[in-house]
Amino acid sequence: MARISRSAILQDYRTRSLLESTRKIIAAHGFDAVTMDRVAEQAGIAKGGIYLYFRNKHELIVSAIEEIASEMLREIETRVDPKTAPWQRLCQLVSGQIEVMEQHRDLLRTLLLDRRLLLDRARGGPSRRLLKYRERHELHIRNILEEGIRRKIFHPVDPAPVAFYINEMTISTAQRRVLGLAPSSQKAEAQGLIRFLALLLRDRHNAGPKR
Amino acid sequence: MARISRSAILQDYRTRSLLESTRKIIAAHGFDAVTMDRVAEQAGIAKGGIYLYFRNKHELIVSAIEEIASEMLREIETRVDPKTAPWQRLCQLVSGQIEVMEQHRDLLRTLLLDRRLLLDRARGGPSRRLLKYRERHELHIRNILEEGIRRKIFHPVDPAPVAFYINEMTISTAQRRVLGLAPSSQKAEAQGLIRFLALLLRDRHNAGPKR
Amino acid sequence: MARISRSAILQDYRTRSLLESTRKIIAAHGFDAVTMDRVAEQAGIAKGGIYLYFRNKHELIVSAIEEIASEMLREIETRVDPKTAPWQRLCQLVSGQIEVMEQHRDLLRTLLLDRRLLLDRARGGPSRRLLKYRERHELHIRNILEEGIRRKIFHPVDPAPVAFYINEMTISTAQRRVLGLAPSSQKAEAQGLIRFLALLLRDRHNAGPKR
Amino acid sequence: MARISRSAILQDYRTRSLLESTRKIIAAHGFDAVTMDRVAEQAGIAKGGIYLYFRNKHELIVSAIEEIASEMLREIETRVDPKTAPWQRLCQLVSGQIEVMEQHRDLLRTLLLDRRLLLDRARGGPSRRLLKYRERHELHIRNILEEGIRRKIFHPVDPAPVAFYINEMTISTAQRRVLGLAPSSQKAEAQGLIRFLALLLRDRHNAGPKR
DNA sequence: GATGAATGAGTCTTCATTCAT
DNA sequence: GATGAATGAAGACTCATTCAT
Repeated sequence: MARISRSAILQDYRTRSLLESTRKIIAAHGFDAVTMDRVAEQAGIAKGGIYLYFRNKHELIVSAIEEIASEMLREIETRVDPKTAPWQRLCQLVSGQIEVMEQHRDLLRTLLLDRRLLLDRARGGPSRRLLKYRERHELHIRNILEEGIRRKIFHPVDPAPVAFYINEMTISTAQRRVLGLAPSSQKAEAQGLIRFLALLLRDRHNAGPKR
Repeated sequence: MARISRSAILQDYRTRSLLESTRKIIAAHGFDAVTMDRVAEQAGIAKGGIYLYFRNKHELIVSAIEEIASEMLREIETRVDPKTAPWQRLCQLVSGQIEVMEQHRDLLRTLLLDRRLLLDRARGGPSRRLLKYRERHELHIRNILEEGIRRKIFHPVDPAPVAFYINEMTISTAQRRVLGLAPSSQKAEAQGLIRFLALLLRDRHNAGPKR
Repeated sequence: MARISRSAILQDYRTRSLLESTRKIIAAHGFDAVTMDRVAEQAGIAKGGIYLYFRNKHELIVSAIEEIASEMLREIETRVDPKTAPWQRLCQLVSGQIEVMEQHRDLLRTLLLDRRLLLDRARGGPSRRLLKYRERHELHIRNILEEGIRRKIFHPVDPAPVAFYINEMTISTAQRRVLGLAPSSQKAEAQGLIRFLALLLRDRHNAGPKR
Repeated sequence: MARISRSAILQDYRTRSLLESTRKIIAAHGFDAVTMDRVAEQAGIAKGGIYLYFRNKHELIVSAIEEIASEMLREIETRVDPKTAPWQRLCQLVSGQIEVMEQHRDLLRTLLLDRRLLLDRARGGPSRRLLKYRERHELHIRNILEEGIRRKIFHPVDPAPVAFYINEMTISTAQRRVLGLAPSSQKAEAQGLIRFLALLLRDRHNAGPKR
């Protein structure tokens, strides 16, 4: 059993190493720079060896992105304290998302500029996997909205589209930063977005930042 | 003069034909499917002939995109009646944008999923050309906002970031449609977005669709 | 007749212009940089027009080289005073050749590094035309040698091979200069070569430069 | 070890095969006939395979030439018996050089007519590698000259330029042969050159061939 | 005569995937 | 299981020559 376990650990290590290398290349030079040669070299594995862990290049890339998406979502959710009120949670979520995206700015730059994986023409549908993360995040926002509305803390907006818009605006904000087109600091941008949401969801008179 | 004119017309025809072919390929199969061979074939021209009209593949693609971007902007602006009030104009702009983007859905699918041209690492900067269109459109929104605020029709929001958000939400809405992920009809989506904007900019009590 | 003459002048002008442009390109960038497009542009003639004056690219290049070869030979011969003694004439010839080659250093660099025209595989033999110039020059040297030998001014060497060697050494000297590999000044190099020839042809005791 | 050794042998075989194929093409049709396709076909390898052994076409060609240059130099030096007197050694060197160049006549034809590799405009300087061989050979001649002069066997000439001239004359002799322009047999040509050198370096009275 | 648009064969190079060892 | 050499299809770009105008 020890032997099995050892080989399992090795498997795991190799897999992680490949995914990590793939992400590094994507972050540094974009998807098209991901060649099996480069990944293998970065990961210290023989080129042919990649195929022992991933069916093909596409699987490798999708897995690499999926893993980081999952991790980023986890990081964001960590920043939300479920014991606080809906508005606070929303603020934590939005600024957390901006922060986390900023932390992975190099990778995000590619991911936001090159969303081809979301469509995945031709292929059966492994791309839908990536959409799940977006949906889960949107649902999180929506739950907060619904609670806020139920508890009369938020104005009674339609939660589904508003959740969608909030997410999109947050992503757009991060994208602008990551492209170097943002007019102000990360903190200021997050504050601006939150102020915008306050206008929308809360009383106009106490619309200022309440975080 | 007839001769000059005839050859000029031919030149023009070839150029249009190449740009059109390029766009068709982009729309159908994405940027990476644009090969000089394919474009030439589509345009009914010899491969080498493309280089009589465009310096290289990159120029061809940027020109093709630039032309359609310019045209779409023009189409959108046509739908805005400058003699109407700011809120009406904003509504016309937003739903016009969604409509026009919908009309070019195939091309837009690629354009929204593959924004690499916006960054264009390495190259001197011809990519910045494409950002101009976005900026011009955002400015249009901003002008409407400013007039509305000045005339006390809109709540006093900060026009620059709000213009940015409005544009981004509109684009996100169109993108969701174009990917086939939209939950409702184009008209309903536009209405939803407009209602959202009404919440933000206008009195809560008459926030309904006013178009 | 005026009209015929005028067109003849134009013909001549165009031809010269084309040959000159061709040489400029060869001098600056080598034979492979000679494209019909570039030549036409340099000469201010339409590309197709070249074919009115030269059968094809090869003819153009050979003619351009032939003309300059002829001119250089003429220039060299100008520097030789037929009224002087054989040794003086030989000195004038050798240093004249080095000087003239130096004057056309850019063109010579290509010509000496890229002698493919001399072989002209495949083609019937238009290349032999270029060899004529070399032969004529060698004959000039040989005539001087023969006179010097007849008049007991030179040691009795076999004039044919020695003429060949003298020419080759002179060319080698010029080539080394043109490649930037020469250890000393043009004048010093010429003197060195002449001293070498003096050793060979004249009494060892008065072997110094006598020019 | 068997495995390592076997693959190493294969590697070596492939490399040699590629270099040999390259040389064959150069010899038969000149540098410009060297296309990766042709080399691959000649070597019985897939086109892409070449890039496993050489970074690019230029490297392939330079390596092919370098190898043969090195080998020719070795062959020439083999023919020189270091235990003999300077004059004998010089004779062996010169006629050995002519012989060896004659043996590789087809390749030499291209190499002598197309010396572009020696300049290699644009590139960083890998071309200088090829000049080393020429320098080494010249130095060999020079050493013989110096010894002969020191031992009063040769007239006291300046060894550096004379070594240069001797080498150039030998090359010119070989070139003339290889182009089919030589007036007599290889042996006679070598004898002629040696006689010429005797005139220069030795007493005029016993200037005949002494080999 | 003159033009220059059009052709299309030819070239180097990259890279996902396979498979013998 | 692991390796990495080998494959071969694909793609951007060049340029001599032709020919309709």
